[in-house]
Amino acid sequence: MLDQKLIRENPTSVEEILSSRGKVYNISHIQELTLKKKEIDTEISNLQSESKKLSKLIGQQIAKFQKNNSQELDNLKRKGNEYRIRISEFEEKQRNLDKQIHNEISNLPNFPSEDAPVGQDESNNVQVKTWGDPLIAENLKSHWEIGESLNLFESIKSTKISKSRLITLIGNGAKLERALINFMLDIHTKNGYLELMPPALVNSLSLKGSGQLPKFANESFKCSNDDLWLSPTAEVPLTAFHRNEIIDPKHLPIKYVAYSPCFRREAGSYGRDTRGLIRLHQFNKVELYWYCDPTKSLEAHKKITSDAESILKKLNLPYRLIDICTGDLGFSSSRTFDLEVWLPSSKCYREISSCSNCLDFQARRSSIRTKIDKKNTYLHTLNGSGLAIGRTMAAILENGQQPDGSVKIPDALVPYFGSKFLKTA
RNA sequence: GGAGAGGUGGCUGAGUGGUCGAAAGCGAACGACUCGAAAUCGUUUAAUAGGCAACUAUUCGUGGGUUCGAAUCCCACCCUCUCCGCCA
Repeated sequence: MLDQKLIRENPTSVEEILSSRGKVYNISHIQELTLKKKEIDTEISNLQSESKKLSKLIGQQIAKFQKNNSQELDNLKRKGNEYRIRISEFEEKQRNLDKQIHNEISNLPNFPSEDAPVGQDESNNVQVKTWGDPLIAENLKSHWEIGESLNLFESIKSTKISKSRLITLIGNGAKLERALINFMLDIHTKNGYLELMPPALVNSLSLKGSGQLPKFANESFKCSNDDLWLSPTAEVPLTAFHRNEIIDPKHLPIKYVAYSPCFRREAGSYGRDTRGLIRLHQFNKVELYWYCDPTKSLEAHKKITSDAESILKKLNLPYRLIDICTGDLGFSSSRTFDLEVWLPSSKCYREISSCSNCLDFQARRSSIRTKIDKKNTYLHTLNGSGLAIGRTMAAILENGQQPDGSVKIPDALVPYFGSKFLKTA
């Protein structure tokens, strides 16, 4: 959420900054509403002040004369009643305005960082660096072909259980998933992250707090009988964990790592990535999350990204780092570095982690603050996948495939998986 | 799911219509005493909002309502605890 005061006082610069996302934003309407609301706020405060004085007077009179029915008292009470009516009229206006303002502001995305490359869409994203040598060869199998021949996962039967885009991991496939989760959690906790295992069901306040609602209701699965949704990413519960808190600056930065299943409707992606592990309604992810001092989030962003990168390096998976351009930034993010892993079968890099600095956007939505010079200040939040498990498995299968049909397990993962090669059972 | 109890300031805990933003205790800060510390004594100590110099308003789980006036009364909801039932 953007700062109301900024919108009220400097709407043109707000519009200008937002427009770098490649869309036109008209703030003037919200500005009008906030100005009107401010007038009403002071009006109400004045009326309340007078009405309070009057009530006090009435109380004193009653105490003094030990009676509460006299002509004079009746007059005072009648006057108080008038105050009450007027105040409640203003309060109704205030409520309506508040609701409108809130609705409109919650639909505005975060300010893109000045450092983010300017551009319309993903074609303007900037490749910052690559790591490792991409495997290029003929006759490479896709990970779903490998998965089938080694019997690692299954999607046809899974439609019986639920529907398409949901898979069942089998045998070594399930074991590899488990190994990856443990591997990543171990590395991150050794690096100073505190592990959380949050609920996968989250309420709508939590989704609003991190920016998934109100705009993206269509992207998540909703439970019909309760105000609960299947969390699309651990970023949601991790943001909500400290909602409405003022965090002592000496505790910052707070660094969490959380494994969680993630659920996404993938509306509008029919026909894309229909096979394999790339795009599923349910997938596992290890997520990194920072609450940090607002003056330090730039460094934190680099750190969280390199923490995510460290997993790819340890697994020896070639990847590249992409600086997301202003037009391609997610709703809550001001700057995002994507890590894309090399998938040899499709001869391209695919997103496996997204590391974002949300500045105070989520903190304001969720009211999470810290003290700076004794003043309450919204802190900054950052999130990054460290990593998406299913896509990591896909990358391991494709990059580790051997001529004899087996798959080499990255050395660092062997202690977790239990053997050096993945073969037919 | 049934029956009951309860949600008050950093914490414990009073307060059931009127100078209550809230007693008391603990904790914390400062001062005195002390070579220093402990103990003791004294003073101070909620948050938020407003172009915020000590002014005004709001806040006693949340949202409504009654009243001139609500922590206190009424309604709805949320949460916690105990017992029973059910279940991993």
